[in-house]
Amino acid sequence: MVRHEFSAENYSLEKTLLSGQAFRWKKVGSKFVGVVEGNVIELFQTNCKLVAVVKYGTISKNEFSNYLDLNLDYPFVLGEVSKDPIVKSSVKKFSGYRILKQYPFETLISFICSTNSNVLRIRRNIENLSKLFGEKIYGQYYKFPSADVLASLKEDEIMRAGVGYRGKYIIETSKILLNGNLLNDVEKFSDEKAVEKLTALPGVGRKVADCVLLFSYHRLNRVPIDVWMKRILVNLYGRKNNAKYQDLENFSEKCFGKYAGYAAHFLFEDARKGGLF
DNA sequence: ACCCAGGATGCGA
DNA sequence: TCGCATCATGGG
Repeated sequence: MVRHEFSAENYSLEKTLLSGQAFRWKKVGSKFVGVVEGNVIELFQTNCKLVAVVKYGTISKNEFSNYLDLNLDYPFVLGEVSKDPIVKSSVKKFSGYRILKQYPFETLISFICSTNSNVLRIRRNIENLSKLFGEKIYGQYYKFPSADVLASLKEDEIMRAGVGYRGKYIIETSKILLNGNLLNDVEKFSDEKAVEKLTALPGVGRKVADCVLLFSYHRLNRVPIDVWMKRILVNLYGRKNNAKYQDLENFSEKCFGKYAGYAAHFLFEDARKGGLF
């Protein structure tokens, strides 16, 4: 069993892994266990060290460091987003939260599942999809199914995962992704073009597209506008209640800057925990 | 029985 | 293009 060690300051595994950007990490005692692209990984920290024990798979130190985004100059990011006074106070409460660089396909399907749902249920959906249609790799852990497999399912089959009406979107989106290389191509698209291409997929609107860009493609400037973010922008930043998604997104990027995605998440956490209003 | 959950889609005006 | 009903499902 390979063991990777990293030095990392101000990295909260709890805030990062259980925050609703990733859905396959579980807290087991003081450790976290998750499936990352077919690897089963146990993760914990001691002092300023992060320790990853690869229980199954061949993920390299570099690859996993990339997943955790350990090369980011986090203090600098916090400084940048803290230029906004409201964000600054949220940062104080939720410092340690990081945005991961997750694998696009699983992230995309996860956020298709997220619509009109909740984090607990999304976790169950992803777990069920893996157990029902993914490969068993280690103990009770299953790989997330490939687009190939999901595309081959019938609607009543995929519904057994409890994904509800989103099942048909998952199947259709998987089918489309089998033709061409969209998820690779997104890497080199501009934000606008990426949003255009992603929202062309069934079950993917602007919010889901922005989540995928932020949590998978590391476009840290993107701000997914959900009900909470809209509430924040209307109540604390003077936006109109009937403002359009595009306007709110543009405003957020302008207001919060290059790392608006981070800024938004700190506000989001604060608002959800009842700290903002 | 009713409402909401990190929305998206399809409809009619 | 704008406002709304609808979508499947589990939890409070």
